[in-house]
Amino acid sequence: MEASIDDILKKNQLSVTSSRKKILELFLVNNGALSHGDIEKKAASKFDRVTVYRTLQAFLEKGVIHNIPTADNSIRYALCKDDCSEGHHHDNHVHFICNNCSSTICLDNVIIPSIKLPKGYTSTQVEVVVSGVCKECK
Amino acid sequence: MEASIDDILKKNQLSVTSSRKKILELFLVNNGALSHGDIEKKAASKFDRVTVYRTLQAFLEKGVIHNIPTADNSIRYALCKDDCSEGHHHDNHVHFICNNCSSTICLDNVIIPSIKLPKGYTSTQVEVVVSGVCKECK
DNA sequence: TTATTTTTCGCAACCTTGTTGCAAATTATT
DNA sequence: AATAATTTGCAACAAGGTTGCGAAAAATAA
Repeated sequence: MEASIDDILKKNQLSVTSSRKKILELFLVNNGALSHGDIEKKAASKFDRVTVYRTLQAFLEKGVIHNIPTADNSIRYALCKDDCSEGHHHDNHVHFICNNCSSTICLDNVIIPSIKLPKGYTSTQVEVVVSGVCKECK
Repeated sequence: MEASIDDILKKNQLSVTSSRKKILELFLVNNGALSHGDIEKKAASKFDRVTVYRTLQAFLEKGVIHNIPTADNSIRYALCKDDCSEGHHHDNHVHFICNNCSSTICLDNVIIPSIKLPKGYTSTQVEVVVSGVCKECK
């Protein structure tokens, strides 16, 4: 397990440091989305606040994580699937936010139906955020 | 025109003040979404920053405006259509963000297709944010 | 392995964004 | 016009996020 974390970092041209390993591990263990606050709570005792910000930014730039738009505009990040990395995020997946436990989940298998826009509009990306009750809380 | 602004405020049980009139007017003139920053830039010389916040909050509570989730998590507000007001926003419309001019538009006429969630998930709200190029910029 | 270069970290300081309490001013009500 | 109820602006604060820079840690070269 240790090795695979290092590999992910190297594959994305990120130098391997203890803070990056730790934060990446948090994403792998917690298989939902994390807010900056979540990460700070779980790892901030070990790292500076600024380091967490910079690490997330580096992960974003390299396509390791992506951010999720939420109705309350709190920023959340989630791991990208493998095909995310090469510059162009495929990003066309559904995000689900549970109103009860407020966990955020990427539903990669849910297909987004095509949306018919009015004349003159061109779409390059579609973000769908569904809120409701997740299967753990039902 | 002046009269109609007053009417909208009264209809929504908001006392008519100069700041509310001015901010509501901004939304009416600018028929897209506005961020708090936009409003501050356009009206802050006249009003205190806090007043803008409280006005937007009041508008939100009364259902005059609603907020829009964006990919970069900047908060944007847009006027609600008439059927928004009664507590339950209908909210099921598509928001479009132009990558070029970065204006945000409510596409009220675009129908959101129903999305099939995995077993165990219940949906109460679906937000769709499409980004691309708007008809002005194409 | 050691030396050198490059990158990252942590600290402090700062900026932006948003909130709260309270007295003064403005609206609504009578 | 007088009173009651809201709203405003100020100041002060809190949270969230950024920047510069020397110290520390990684990566690279020798």
